[in-house]
Amino acid sequence: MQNSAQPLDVNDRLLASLNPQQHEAVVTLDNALLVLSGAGTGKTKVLTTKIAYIIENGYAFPSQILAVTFSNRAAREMKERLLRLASGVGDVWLGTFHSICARILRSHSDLVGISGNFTIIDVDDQSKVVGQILKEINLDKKIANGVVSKISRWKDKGITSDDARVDASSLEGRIYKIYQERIASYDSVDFGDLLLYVAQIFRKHPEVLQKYRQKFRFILVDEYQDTNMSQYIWLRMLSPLGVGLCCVGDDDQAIYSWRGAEVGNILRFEKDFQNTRVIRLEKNYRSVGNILEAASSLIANNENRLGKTIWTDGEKGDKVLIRKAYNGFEEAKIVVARIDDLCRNGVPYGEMAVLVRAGFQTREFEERFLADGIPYRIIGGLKFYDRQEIKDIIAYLRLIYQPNDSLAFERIINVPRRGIGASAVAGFHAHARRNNVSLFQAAKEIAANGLLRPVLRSSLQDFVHLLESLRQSDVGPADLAKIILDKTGYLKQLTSEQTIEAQTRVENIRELLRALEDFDSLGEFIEHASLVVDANGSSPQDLVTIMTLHSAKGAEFEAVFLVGWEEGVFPHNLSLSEGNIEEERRLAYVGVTRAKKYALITYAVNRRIYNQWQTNLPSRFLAELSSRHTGSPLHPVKTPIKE
DNA sequence: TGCCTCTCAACTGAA
DNA sequence: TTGAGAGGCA
Repeated sequence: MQNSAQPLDVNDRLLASLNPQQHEAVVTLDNALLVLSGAGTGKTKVLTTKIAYIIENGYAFPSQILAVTFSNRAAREMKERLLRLASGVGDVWLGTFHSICARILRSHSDLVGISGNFTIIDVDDQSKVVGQILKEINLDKKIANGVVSKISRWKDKGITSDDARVDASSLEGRIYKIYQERIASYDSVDFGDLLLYVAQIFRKHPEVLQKYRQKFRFILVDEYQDTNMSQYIWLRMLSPLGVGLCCVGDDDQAIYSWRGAEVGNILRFEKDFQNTRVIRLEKNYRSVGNILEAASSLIANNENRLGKTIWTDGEKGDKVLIRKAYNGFEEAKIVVARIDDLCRNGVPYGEMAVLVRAGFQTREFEERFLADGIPYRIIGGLKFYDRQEIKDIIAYLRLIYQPNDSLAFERIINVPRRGIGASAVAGFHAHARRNNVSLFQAAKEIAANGLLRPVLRSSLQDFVHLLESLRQSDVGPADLAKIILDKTGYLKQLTSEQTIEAQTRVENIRELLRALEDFDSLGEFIEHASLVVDANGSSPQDLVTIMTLHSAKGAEFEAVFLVGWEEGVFPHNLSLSEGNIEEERRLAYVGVTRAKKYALITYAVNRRIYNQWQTNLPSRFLAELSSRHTGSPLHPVKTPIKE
């Protein structure tokens, strides 16, 4: 029997299908390596092959490799592909920045004064906390979202609330401080904190940092162009010299400046680390010539770029189609007609995607698809874990897991209705503040000795007893949820409603219960729910995908429908007023380059936004696509439009 | 005091 | 179209 574990054989197998640049990127291990990887040039292949190469050749154990991505989807895909390439890859630290940081923070949370079972709060909760604070100082809650994003921007830059760069006399600066103390008292952290706390631990406890530096022999970073300052600081601490560091990115696909990403990080790479290698991947394996060149002509209008020319030696293929619609309704019909067309030509639904600029645009397509019987799925939009009933149940679980989680308490204290309204909750707040205890503790104390109306008092006591008994019990997360649904009457109330909406909610809850079965501990589940927002994983079914351009990054389809290319919609008004047209253009570039063979761009002359009809000009990006590669109105869809 | 209904304003992108 | 807040009723 031949021993296939011989290094040479292994490398033959791993490296055989790589082009020279990819090959070089995989085997370069000593330098700080930047791989500038254009759309569709095989960067995931490089990353996964590199990890397999390191493992199979014994340069490091799997557990000594850290691979960071931005989205859960990217992490999942990498994991799947890795499993096919090498064994033992389960021990690789592979995940999003946030999940990796959560993992590190769990082990060292005492060093920053929070408990090991801290909860991770989302933007919603952040707004609630800031809203509370605003109310306390008699200001309008309406500005809460603005303050939250200001605080988040500070965090993205690595600026903590006591940093000198925060103007402590400004409103936002003051709120930042209070906010930070408040959520710490809830044993909660927000997304930004995950990075900040870990950086803080690394800074103040060199021995901990040293441990991780030694541990991670190789660090691979996906989508480096979208790292923010805080992530950059974190990375530099782990790999100060860049030895064993490999960052992959494409400045033309930087689309997250709004959440603090700094393209500067990728542009500065060569200066940051000595002995840097930069490898460009420019050969595209995804799209046909016309699509690629149309995309290139578009992105060439950006001035701020490193500059890359992606090319293909494949066929020229179809041109990019551009169609004008009278309104959004007709636009959806055009897309459906084209879907039918392609379907007849053997393109499966699963290989088609409608890419929208903003979430609200999905509705029109959803309705049309339902009416015309086109099977579809929506990615993004209202996420599973964002649904009211799911958040309610999770809030119960959070409160069981972490009694200090006052946000969870407030969410469910009167859900389902148990007669404990706003004024009672205000009383809890006052008591909690006075005695420096959590809301739950305050409620418990008030139930025990407060002057409450008997009805209120007994329902409050029931609530407290239920939660305390559940905290003592040792049943699994799924059973815990079942008990809650039963004892609180939550499910009963829903089923008695007899509406379609309530019916879907019940189904969602069933789905949640099913998901809960996969977890042994409550903590594990809660972390999953806060970090992995998209519960709808890769579905094997044959469905047309509807999603935003942002979530499309990294995906690819035979056919892509780029809709709503109008001034104000795309480029979006808010981006225009921010003067961020180049980022919108990169978003368009990302969109076009998702298509392997077919791309259709549509725009509507009239569009109803909320209740008003407005007339928009065609997007400027349409004129920027080279006409040699587009089949604008001359090239209509052959199929008659369905009525 | 809590709950229900009506009115009015908002609304990019995501871990 | 939806969600939050105000105001009126039980």
